[in-house]
Amino acid sequence: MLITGGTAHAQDGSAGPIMLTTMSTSLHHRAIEHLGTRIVSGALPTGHVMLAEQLEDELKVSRSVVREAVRVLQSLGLVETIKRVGIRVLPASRWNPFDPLVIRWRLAGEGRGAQLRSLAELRSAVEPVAAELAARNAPEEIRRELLDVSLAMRDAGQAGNVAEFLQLDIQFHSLLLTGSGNEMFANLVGQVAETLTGRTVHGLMPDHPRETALQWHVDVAEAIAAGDAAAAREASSRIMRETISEMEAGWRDQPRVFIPRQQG
Amino acid sequence: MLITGGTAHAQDGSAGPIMLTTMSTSLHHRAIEHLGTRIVSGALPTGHVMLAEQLEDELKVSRSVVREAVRVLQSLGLVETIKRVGIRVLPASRWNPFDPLVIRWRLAGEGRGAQLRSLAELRSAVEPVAAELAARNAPEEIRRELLDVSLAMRDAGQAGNVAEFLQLDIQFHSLLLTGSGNEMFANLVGQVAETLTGRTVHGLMPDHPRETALQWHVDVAEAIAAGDAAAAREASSRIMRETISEMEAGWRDQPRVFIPRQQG
DNA sequence: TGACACCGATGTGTGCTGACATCAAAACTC
DNA sequence: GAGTTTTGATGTCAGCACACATCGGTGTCA
Repeated sequence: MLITGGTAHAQDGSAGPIMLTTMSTSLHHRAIEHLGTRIVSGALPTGHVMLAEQLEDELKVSRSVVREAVRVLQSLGLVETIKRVGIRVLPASRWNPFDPLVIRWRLAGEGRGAQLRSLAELRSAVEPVAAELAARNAPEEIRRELLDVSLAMRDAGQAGNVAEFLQLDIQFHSLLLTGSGNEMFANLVGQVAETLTGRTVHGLMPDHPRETALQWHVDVAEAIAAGDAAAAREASSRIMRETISEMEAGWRDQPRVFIPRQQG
Repeated sequence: MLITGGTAHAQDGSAGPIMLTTMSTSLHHRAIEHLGTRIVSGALPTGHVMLAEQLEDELKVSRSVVREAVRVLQSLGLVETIKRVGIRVLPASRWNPFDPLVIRWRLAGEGRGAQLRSLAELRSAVEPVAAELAARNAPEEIRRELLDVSLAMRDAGQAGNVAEFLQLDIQFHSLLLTGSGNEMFANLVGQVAETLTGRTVHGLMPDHPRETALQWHVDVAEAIAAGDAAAAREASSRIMRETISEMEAGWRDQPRVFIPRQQG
């Protein structure tokens, strides 16, 4: 495809030479974002085949950028490249559901409900165990901080200060996960924060959290401070049960899939 | 920076305990593998800076290959690229601990013990919840299959048939996770299989699994078949407790880290 | 004389392009 | 229908232009 001489880096748009750059992210990231969101949203359905050249044209970027973006999407399980065929969109069962990018894209689109359910269920599984581990292993400083935050949460909750409560809630659960000393648990902090903010933003959160729920957070912190693993687990379980039942309405209509994760 | 010297492309020639591989022999994959293993193993320490040109030379590949590989490693949180500086190795707290590649590399090297502990703890958190969900939601076919497999496990266990037991064990837990209808749980199948084989290969598995443990698997399957979520959870919890206590010795000396997840 | 600010040189990632290699699907020949 | 050739896509390579962070030199001011 000879492209005639003109400026190769034609930054379309009328305005002249400047204005590019600092457009937030690199071309590479923008390409990943563009393709990722369209695949996860379903705009590019499973089995859809694209050509690298077509993507260059569509995204107005060069081969390098397209190729590097496709490589990353490939490592996320979103696409595969086949010689003589092109770049094929893979079924959702091949996506890596733990990748932050994939989670973000799903939360931004159709799959939001199902994604929130998955995260909430994962949280409900992990947090009680994290509380147990924290009670056994967490350093003194984290135990103390957990106590402080839980008490502050109670105050903010009783005062109906939603914004501060959310911030403390996130901090509490982050400390809990970090304090477990399990790096996989600790890495869920971001996703947990996402579900908590999601709950608040979507009005699933009562203005005044139930008094008992507030006390449970204090119970968790006190049990961890005291090194009582069983109590920490039990109190955390109660929080999780409450949380799930609060949010359940948001995804009741979402279908579940029972397809084994394919390949590796 | 003396590096290499020896075999640059040293593909573990020894008996690879893990079966995947298939060695796609793509230059791109080899570059990822080469750098990934060396970073995760600690051969390239945190903060170490490499130059793209140096990597081309070291791996004997062109710019494109190096750049695409670095992009992928960047998306895994293993490295960052800085203009005018080079490609810098990031601390382990930035790695994505859920990525299959990272997990595989850690299992293959120093971090094996810590990785197995993380996976086992994650499993112990997830499986009881998965059992609960399966009891509520799994399709009839999976419930039936779970029952069949659990009975076959009991037979193989009593007969001391280790190889067959392992295979059935993996199948059982895969069915359980898949049957939960939670895509994140289902995606842990591969990692669970890894821990199970690891346990067997490293002799942490008794030749004749305890009779009670075998029965617990049947209990889980029967509870799921009957739709009894609480019983399924309880029986699964028992299995997890037993499993953890069996394997615990393998990682008792591994240090825990309490660093909050970084980046975003 | 010394400390600080400015500014250009330098080096390295980022992005673009043309060319060739490779390989598998599709078309073709026998 | 089986084997062979053609075709068309990704895979790989090499060179260039550009953006920009860092470094070091130079000038100014105290």
